[in-house]
Amino acid sequence: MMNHTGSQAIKRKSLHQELVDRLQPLIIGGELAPGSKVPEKTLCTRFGVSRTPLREALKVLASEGLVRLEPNRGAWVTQVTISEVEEVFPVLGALEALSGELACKSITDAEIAAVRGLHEDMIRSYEKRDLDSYFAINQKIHRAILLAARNDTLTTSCQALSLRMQRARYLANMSEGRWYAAVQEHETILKFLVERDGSRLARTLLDHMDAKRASVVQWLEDQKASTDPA
Amino acid sequence: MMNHTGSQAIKRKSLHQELVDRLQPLIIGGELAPGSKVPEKTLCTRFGVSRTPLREALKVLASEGLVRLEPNRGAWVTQVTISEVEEVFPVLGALEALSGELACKSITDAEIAAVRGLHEDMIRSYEKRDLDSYFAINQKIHRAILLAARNDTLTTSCQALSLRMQRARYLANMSEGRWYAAVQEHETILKFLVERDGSRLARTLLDHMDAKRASVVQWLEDQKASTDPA
DNA sequence: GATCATGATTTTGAATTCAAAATTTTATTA
DNA sequence: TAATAAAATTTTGAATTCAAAATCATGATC
Repeated sequence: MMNHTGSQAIKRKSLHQELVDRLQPLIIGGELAPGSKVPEKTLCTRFGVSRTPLREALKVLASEGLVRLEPNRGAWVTQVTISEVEEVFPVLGALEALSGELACKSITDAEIAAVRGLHEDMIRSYEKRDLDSYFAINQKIHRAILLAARNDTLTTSCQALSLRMQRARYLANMSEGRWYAAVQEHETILKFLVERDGSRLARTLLDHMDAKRASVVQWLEDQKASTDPA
Repeated sequence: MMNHTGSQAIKRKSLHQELVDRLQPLIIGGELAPGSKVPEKTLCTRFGVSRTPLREALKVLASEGLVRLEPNRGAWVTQVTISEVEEVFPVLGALEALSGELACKSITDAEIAAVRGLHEDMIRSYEKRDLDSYFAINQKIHRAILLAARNDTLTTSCQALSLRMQRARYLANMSEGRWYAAVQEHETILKFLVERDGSRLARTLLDHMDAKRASVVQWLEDQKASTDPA
């Protein structure tokens, strides 16, 4: 009998899983606007599926916190609120800190080299003030460290929370000062990773997350102040 | 217009959510045996629902890691494997440590008194060697600290992972020595909580989780050794 | 003109249906 | 008898259907 557990195996994804994967970027990217209603009918037409698998996907997205289900009123794209940000970042910080800790124990030289490469790319994006590219590479770096931790549970938990925050980070225009500081923090992250200094890397990632939290909260508050009284 | 966000609000749960809540204990309690197939038809009859909401519930349970969906082959109750335990406990440890840290900042005297009450009940269960009751109260203590942390995201993440491990903990018969040690650890946990010493409480919870991990792994290895060659 | 009631329409939740895939049973052959 | 092939049955995935709930539109009332 053939072994289908290897990476070669063709994975027929079920329709609902496919939909989860397709809807996530729509929500993250803001095409499905925060606070808006999930247009069930439109999405069914768009993806050429019936309501059954779409609704299954929405249940999963709800358990991930990307949508909220209101009984008899449908699904709504969740808002990124200040209180949510204040909640999620500390958790994300603890998890990223752990990922740094574990990564230092098992990361290979090749993987460190890859992170260094990404880091250099990110610096170039920073110098060009290309925020989109900067964010994308930033994500890749965090993910690379996460994968080096060799803990699927950690990866899944982190990714789920990270997704929820990515919307905010995409929207949030970093201040010049914060952006510079973030780049400096990443220099430190790379340094400790190269030295395989788990506890210092953990500490740095924790602080990094807390700074991100503060920055996103600041942005949301400014946002609120400028739209609220208008 | 009436405000329905208060605790008085009658929450009509949707059928699929009701099913998630009903199926979880069946899986945790082992009524749906690890590794066995989820009997879709039987459960539909038992709960008097059609396959649609049941299948929606299974998708959610799959995203929580309690069941695994095999395309065209149905849903299977996941096994608690050694490698999974080795993965989940460190993550749970980091999260519980954070919960301890945060709880110390905002826990009230009344809440501390409640934890003390639970702690004393747990000691009595220990003295009677009533494992079921001990586990139940143990869970309540960890949950009380979690709730005192005032972070819903943390609560949700912790609960999800904790659920996956509860099966193992229910099955795992603690050794007398480990049980005594666990009780001692809980004395320390209570002490630091009373003192509101966040960082020491965090450290203790982390160690506590690591000891639990080791104990559960030990039990699973013994289990494997005794059934494997048979 | 604003508020409320009434009926039409749409949307939602969940049961049912149906085709495709997997499994089991029966039949066939070496 | 054991191994294989073919047919029957069951199970699964997803579309469709249908009743209940919510929303919208219309008209009546003050």
